[in-house]
Amino acid sequence: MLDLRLIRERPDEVQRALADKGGTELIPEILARDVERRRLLKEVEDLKAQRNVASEAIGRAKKAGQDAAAEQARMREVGDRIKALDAALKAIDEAIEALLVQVPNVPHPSVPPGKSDEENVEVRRWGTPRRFEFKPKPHEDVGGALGLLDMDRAAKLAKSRFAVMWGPLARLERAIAQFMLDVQTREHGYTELWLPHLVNADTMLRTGQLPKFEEQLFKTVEADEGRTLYLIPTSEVPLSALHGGEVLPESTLPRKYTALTPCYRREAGTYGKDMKGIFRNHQFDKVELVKLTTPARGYEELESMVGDAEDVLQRLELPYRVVERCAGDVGFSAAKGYDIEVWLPGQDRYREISSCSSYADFGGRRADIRYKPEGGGKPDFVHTLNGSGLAVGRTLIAVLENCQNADGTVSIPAALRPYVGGLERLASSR
RNA sequence: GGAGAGGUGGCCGAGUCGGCCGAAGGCAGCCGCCUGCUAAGCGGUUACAGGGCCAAAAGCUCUGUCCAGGGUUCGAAUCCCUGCCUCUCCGCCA
Repeated sequence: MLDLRLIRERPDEVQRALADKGGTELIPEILARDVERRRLLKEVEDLKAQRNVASEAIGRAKKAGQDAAAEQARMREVGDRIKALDAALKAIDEAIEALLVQVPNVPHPSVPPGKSDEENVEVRRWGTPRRFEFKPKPHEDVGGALGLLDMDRAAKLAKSRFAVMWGPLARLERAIAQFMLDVQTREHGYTELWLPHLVNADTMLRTGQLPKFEEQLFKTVEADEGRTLYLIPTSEVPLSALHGGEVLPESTLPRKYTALTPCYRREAGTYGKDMKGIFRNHQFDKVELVKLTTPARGYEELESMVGDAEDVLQRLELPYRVVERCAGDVGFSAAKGYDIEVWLPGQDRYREISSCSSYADFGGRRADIRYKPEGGGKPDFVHTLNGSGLAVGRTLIAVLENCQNADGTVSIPAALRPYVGGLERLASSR
């Protein structure tokens, strides 16, 4: 959520910054409502001040044994008026809020211009895609041929876009997750958290998932008809709402959190897209990275977060490239962001495996997370950042495709072997 | 699931039969003073949000905030209702 004051004081600047992202049409209406709101606020506050003075006088009069009935009657009318104005004010506040949450974040000045992902800018490449002496297969074929990736039974158990993994493949999935957590906690200083996988509507609102992305969420019905809980689409949700409503001492920043959770997504509107295998499933594991930091360090923390994610791929020796998203593709809440795309020989192209974004103060304001500056002074909103470090399922895909052998087996990257009991290759177990 | 108790400022804790309570007192923090050092002592000070005045900052002023949302009342931290959360006891249970 943008700062209303920013829109009020520098509307032209905001409009210009949002040229590629949209939402500019909302600005004039917000401004109009804001003027109306302040007019109402002034009126009702003046009445309240009047009432406070009068009530005090009534109290004194009564104590002195005098009659104050006339004044009380007058104040009863003022009270009714206040009640009506308060209701009007509440309505207008809600209207402004509803508009404000539709306005996307303004991109950082360094973000390249552009409307769509076609105008994203490649920043660097790492590693060289391997040259195969045979035609590399897509991961669903590699895993399927080994009898380890079982999409049919998953569909029977649930529906399409779910997976069952057998034996060593299941273990490899677990190994990759453990490996990533170890890298992020031991090497990069993130604190690991274990989190709820179901969260309430308030948490979804704080993190901007609701109301905008409701159709992407699985929601549950509680037995006692209690409040609706939603399955998290990423652990970014509980992780970034964790400190909602808090004021953190600056000395404790930056906070660096990581968590391994399953992610549940409806994938509505993606029919026919990436239907094969586990590339785009309703359930997948992800190791998430979240940082809370001061505005001053916000953008250097973004760079280092990208590095933290890249490190995992380097240790696994998987080729990738880093792409900076242009203004039109940077995402609703983000001010700046990078995608890391891993090379998938089965698809013969780079595909997203991590996305790292800075929300600047946009997310902090919406979630209401502030910090208390070291030398005193007013609390200010933190910068929030998040990134995948990495998506486990997609990493598994990358291993299956990049490390496949002519005989159908898959060599397990050296870094993962300690996590699979020294196993060197995936072979058919049936 | 049953029965009770409770949610006050950074923390502890007081708030009489509703009125001068943004809230006593203590602790902690900050600024001075004092003091060979330390400790103690003395004085002052320390919440957040929003609005108005002001070119702006400073400053002044108003409104709101004692878990949240409603209600009663001229007036609510104090009374009533609902929700959320915490604690104790019993039962059940992975």
